[in-house]
Amino acid sequence: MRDVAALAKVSLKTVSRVVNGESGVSPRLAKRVTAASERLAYRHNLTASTLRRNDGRTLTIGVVLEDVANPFASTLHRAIEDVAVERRVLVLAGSSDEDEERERELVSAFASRRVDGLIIQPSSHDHSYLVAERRVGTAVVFVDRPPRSFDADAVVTDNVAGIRRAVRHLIDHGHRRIGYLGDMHSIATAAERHQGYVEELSEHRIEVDPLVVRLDLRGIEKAEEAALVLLRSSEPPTALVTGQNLITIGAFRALRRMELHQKVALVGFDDFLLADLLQPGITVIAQDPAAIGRTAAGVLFRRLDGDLSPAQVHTVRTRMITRGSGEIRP
Amino acid sequence: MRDVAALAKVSLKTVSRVVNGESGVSPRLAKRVTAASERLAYRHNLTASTLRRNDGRTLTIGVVLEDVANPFASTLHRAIEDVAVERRVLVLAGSSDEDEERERELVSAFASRRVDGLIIQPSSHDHSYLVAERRVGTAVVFVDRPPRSFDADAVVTDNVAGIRRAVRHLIDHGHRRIGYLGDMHSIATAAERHQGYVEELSEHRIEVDPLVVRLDLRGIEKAEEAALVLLRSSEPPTALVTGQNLITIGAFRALRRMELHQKVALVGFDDFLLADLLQPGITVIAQDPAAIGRTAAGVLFRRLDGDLSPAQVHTVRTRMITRGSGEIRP
DNA sequence: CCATGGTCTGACAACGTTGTCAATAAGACA
DNA sequence: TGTCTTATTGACAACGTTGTCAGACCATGG
Repeated sequence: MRDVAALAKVSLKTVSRVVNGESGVSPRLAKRVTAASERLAYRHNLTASTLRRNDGRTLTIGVVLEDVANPFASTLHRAIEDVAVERRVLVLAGSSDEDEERERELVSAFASRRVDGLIIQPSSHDHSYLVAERRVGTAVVFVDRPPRSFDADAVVTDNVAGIRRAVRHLIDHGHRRIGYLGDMHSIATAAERHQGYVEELSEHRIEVDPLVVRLDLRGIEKAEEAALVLLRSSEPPTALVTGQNLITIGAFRALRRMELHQKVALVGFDDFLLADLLQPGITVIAQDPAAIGRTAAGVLFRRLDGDLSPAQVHTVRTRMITRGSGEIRP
Repeated sequence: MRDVAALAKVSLKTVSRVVNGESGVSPRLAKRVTAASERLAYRHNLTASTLRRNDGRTLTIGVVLEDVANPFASTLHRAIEDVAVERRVLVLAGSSDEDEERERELVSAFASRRVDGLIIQPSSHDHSYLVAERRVGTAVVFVDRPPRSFDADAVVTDNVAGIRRAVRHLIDHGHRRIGYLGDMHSIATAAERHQGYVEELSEHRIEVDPLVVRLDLRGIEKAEEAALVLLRSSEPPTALVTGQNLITIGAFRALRRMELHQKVALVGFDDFLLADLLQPGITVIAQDPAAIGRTAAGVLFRRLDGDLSPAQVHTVRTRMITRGSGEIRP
């Protein structure tokens, strides 16, 4: 910037004004300055600018995801980016791998770089460590799961309603013995989904039989094994509800292995690529990660714009996509 | 930092020394400083630190991907992150959507924030605009596709060898009339893959019949239509090679629609989730985006560590995964 | 006792910007 | 013509850090 000022024969401050598009610079000088900065290939240093500015905004936000490569997370990421782009804000992203410590390390690394806001898909069970961040003006929004021991905005899927919808759909198709395969119960969303299953059955006065419920399943293999156990039991379910992506795939594999995929109904929570190309197509309760991301980014920027209203939990609806597997009758 | 110094009754510089773990501070003072910074919840400001430091490193790199939500790109992203994490480097990621201008905007936004390095999955056809970045010491590595009009490291898949392998596999299974469905020919990788198809056929003295080749296909629908045209022609191919993910899916849909999925062979380039669950499972030439990302990040950091050797194109091998669709005989 | 060398410590400037405020020039008005 | 505005412009300090260098202190050895 000093070089540009020298070349254009103006003061530093004038260059600064031109670079920031401030008014009150004569067109003649402005032209000289732009010419000079072009000639020197001058690049504005946003970090130095942020340091000096009063608002201290870095035009950068940090996003902590479970894994940036996971389809749900990366769709979220993209949606956040799309909102951020309009404000010339860039996104720092990191993967926590469901590890509390890693989550805190990422937040700390983001904080060192003075991000304006944080969007967190939480792994940890205690978010009180974030009070320090918020005190210095960093906005915080949670996605996918609500925070614990910390009051902040959150954008989550309506898990209970989604699973209830799935169960109702199966009941409407004549099923009474409906199995449930769920993820780690320690994960808030997994617990909610299981709860939805219990609630809907109860409402229809169908007893919840623990023999057809398997929880704490992690990954395709575990789910496949668990499904096989259920299907081979003396009183197998006529339909399965699965609480997560990989579990759905595992369950489907089990059905295929036992040649039951055209006989036992299956409704999965969370859509996945190619679910429509399997035989039968998999009926799912689709979440809307893009909507979650958009909403979260929207809330974040509203906070940064000074919105001081009480923190709120925003719920994003699910959508049932019928493709065949959920419409099989007993 | 000033407050910490005041509370610990030491100078600014001593606090700086403790924060940076520099040697030469008596344990007594160091303890006082850590206690003070803890009490005040002090957070080191990395941007200010970068500004002052001699090396000017921000411990941040920028990654331009086609779309952070695309599975190939997000796997790449994750692999880069994993390498960066070990150096306490954070990753800024952005989506170019194959738009040259957007790519340049992202690079410019990264440059304003003084990233130490850039990893670019290129969309544009002229990368000479990057000379300015490199002059100020920013390392640049390309992934997936090589740069144009700019000399820099690149990490790419061995497209030609991969497709040749696919074609050879089909020939080995008795096919002579092999169709090809490819992506936009303007994309370097797509052109290479098509070239691989031509080369391998020529080597086996099989004439390339333009009637069974369709290029410039974008997306599942277009691919499906194109495949239908080929399959309905008077002399349909007995096998198909597809040059990209979505095209493979489109082709499979077409085969299914015509009930030919157990009769016409299919080998796709690029693996995709669930390819194993379709019937038949889809034989693919799998790329290794994680290896590409790891390699690219490795090269980038080596450059940042001062490696001045000539720029190089690193090739990452493909792997054929046989699942059934490619082993159908005519 | 003094010179020597090593270990700690802090004062100060500087990194690349922008906020503040004062100075200058140019036009408007009586 | 002189005074008052208004529009431009620049000097300077400051943002939160770290590099440089000099000073204070202590123990050692002659």
